[in-house]
Amino acid sequence: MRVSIYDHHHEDNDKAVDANNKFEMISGSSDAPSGNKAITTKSSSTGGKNNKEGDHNKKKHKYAFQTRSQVDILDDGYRWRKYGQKTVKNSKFPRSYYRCTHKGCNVKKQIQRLSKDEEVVMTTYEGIHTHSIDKSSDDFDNILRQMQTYTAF
DNA sequence: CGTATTTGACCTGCGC
DNA sequence: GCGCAGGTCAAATACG
Repeated sequence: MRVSIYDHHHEDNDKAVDANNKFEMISGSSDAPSGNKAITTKSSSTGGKNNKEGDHNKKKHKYAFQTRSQVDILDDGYRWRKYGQKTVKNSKFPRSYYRCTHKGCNVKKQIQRLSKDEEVVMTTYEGIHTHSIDKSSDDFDNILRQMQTYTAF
């Protein structure tokens, strides 16, 4: 469903994002890495090889943005695979959980529409992409790419 | 047929 | 210890 904001027939602005969008950085302090599988009978074998990078003590890359858009799907040029959708108690709109479909790219994205302003969607990124963007010639992508450099410190 | 999306089940942490 | 809230996975389905 690779539909992008520009792909969608918006009615207001040419670009879904206007100068009114603001982004704020959220430093992830507490984290709940429930790497444990949900259903039992899974981690029976001695699969201790799954011990990849365990810098649990390092700062978590978490960036949140608030974008004024009519659509929830903010395509930043990467490929996202939705893996969950839950309703939050503070919002009357469900929250969508996305994950980068790239190999080794465990970047997570979280999209939630604010109940206060249904036209504002909060996008929360977690992690850093280990691959380059394939897309181009995208106004939105441009903005998002700059944003990445901003937070890539 | 392969990949992405949907939806329900299930797990973890926190509060009481 | 149980319930609530939030988060994730996995099987089935839809779509190209």
